Amino acid sequence: MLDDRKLAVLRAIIEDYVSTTEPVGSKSLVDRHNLDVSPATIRNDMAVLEEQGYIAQPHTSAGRVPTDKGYRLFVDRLSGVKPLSAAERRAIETFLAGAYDLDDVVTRTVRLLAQLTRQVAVVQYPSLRSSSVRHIELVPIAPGRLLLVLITDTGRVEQRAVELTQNIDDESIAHLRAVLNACLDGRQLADAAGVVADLPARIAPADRPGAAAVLSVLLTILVERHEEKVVFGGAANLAARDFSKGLQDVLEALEEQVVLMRLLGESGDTVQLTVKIGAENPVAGLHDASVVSTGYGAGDQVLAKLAVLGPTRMDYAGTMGAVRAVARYVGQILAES
Amino acid sequence: MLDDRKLAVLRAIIEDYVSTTEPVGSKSLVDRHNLDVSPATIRNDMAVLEEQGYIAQPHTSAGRVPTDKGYRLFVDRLSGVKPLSAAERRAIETFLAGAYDLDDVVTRTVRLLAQLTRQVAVVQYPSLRSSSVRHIELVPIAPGRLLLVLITDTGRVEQRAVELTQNIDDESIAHLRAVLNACLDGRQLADAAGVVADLPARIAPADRPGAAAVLSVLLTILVERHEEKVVFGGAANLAARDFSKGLQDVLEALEEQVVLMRLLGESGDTVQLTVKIGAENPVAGLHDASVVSTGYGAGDQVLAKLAVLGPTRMDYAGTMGAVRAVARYVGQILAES
DNA sequence: CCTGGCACTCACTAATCCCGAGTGCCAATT
DNA sequence: AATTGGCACTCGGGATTAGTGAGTGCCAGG
Repeated sequence: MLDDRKLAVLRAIIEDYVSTTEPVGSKSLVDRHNLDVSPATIRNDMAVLEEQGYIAQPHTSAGRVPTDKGYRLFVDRLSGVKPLSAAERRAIETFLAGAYDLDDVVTRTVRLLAQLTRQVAVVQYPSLRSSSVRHIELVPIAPGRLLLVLITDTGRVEQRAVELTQNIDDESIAHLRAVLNACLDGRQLADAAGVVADLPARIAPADRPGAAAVLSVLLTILVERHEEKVVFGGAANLAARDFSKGLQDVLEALEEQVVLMRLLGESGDTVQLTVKIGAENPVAGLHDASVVSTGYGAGDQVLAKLAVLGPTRMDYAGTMGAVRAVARYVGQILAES
Repeated sequence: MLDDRKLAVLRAIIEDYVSTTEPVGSKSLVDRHNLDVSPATIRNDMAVLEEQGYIAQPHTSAGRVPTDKGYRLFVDRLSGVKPLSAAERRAIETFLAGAYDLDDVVTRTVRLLAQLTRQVAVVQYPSLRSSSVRHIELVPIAPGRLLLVLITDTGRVEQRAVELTQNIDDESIAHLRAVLNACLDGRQLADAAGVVADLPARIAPADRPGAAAVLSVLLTILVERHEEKVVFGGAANLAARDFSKGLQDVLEALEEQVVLMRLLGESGDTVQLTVKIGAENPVAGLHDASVVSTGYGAGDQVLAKLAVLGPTRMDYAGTMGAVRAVARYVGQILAES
């Protein structure tokens, strides 16, 4: 029903439209790509493609424009993933290697992706879920106030202030710290949360009230879904390409953490690339946008996701290449540190 | 040279222009504000104001528009700072009180300011400069790799990975940790940096090579100007108001840390409000924008700055009110924690 | 199944027109 | 000297019109 030539025509239409932003007609198609048939033939093919919903015309007597369905087919069957050039790969490597911090890794990744694709990049912080407790530190910072610091084996540090109703002396703090580390060190965060409940028994009765405050805060950190932190960058690229209509909608959507989470949530928990096109996106206001996302992490384990967002009319092959490459490198960096 | 009525006219022009975005003419001025004179009189006044450079006309036979100089005069002499409503103040308070983290405070402040003013908010992280060392922690996270964690008395936590060329055993680490804390605890960061140089002498010769790596990283943290971290939010508000022309320029500028720093740098090191109007801004591409900035911190001490950026045609009184109020509340929060 | 031919459509641009808000200036008034 | 009403003039912007050309659909013949 869709023979090879029709597919070729669809591909050609998409390529031209992506690069010119203008509806493409049968004539220009024929001579830009070397299809060895006449425009009239192409017109027939186009009529079929339109009937099937792969392309559409903005007005009668204008060229054709790909539909979401057209892009979908293109991504699924016609387009590969374009590998990055050696220069680009080197750039990624050196840029990411300079990071000294988890924060820094994430920030740099966003910039990198945005720059590479000239679109909007979205990156989620690596999840704490599967990391384990390396060390817990308690530091008095004011009377009746402690700072609880949790260090994980992935090098991530979580901090939280603890308000005490009554003062605890240094000795008790030391004791509490010792107990915490003895019992929780090396445990997965999820497991650790379970163990916390048993701890009061191991603490001197006199200290229990104070300890309770600390433990409850600790529990918050352990349980909290910290993977909910998401950052984005490259908004300026939106303005450059004319996202004419819904620029404001898109910007608004991007500033909502919840929306970003939902976008990334669409991507499966794998290192596979996922592409959501136009109306496939869960978020209204992003119906003119496509999102290329993937999981990343150390090795096979998916710790978080990242994505690139752009107009449906985007260079899918290139974007997918960049997303995949960056995800891999970031994974590598995370595995090392 | 500028009598009271002329000033009143200028004020009226600015008010009308800010609210309508359209050049304002003598007729509409007279009946919207109750100036008890005829349009012709106003026209004479406007001619004078124009001659002096406070207003301009986009084309012959159009109404007048304020110039940067006009806004300047308005801000300096005609406009007060509009206090927030009780509801707004309550909103600020509750919203900021929920923060549990320095990161969180900053993030929330940005959102708050952006929402309150419907413009772009820029907030700098509080400086570490004047805080002091509370605790230093060394945690092995992999062979040949340590995590160095610095906790300050303001509750801020800095972390950095340390690469070791050779392994250090746990005992040496404990020793090093003890030395670090003994010598640096309680010191201002700046002082601490000086002390670090003396530390090798206090460390067992065998451990010195490993310690050197740790110390050099520590020095970086102490010296680094961490106040250079700046975040912004509310970009969607830019698109809403028609920043017609240079939206892309503005977005690009906002995504450059350096630019943000320069913007904030213009503000003096005080809790005074600073207003930069149009071309007064140091950054090209922001010549259609105005920036209202101020320092904030615990008490009188200025730890960092924050700002709101919008079109020159902004509601200065309201924006200034919001900036001042938010800065105060944030200061309060910081002082408490 | 492909192709050339042909009539038709319609978005977009340029040219033109028209209106009215707004101006500057001047002479008369207070 | 300041204010005012009157008046001619300007000119941006919306509305209208006309022209152009890329593009289409369809058909009859190869």
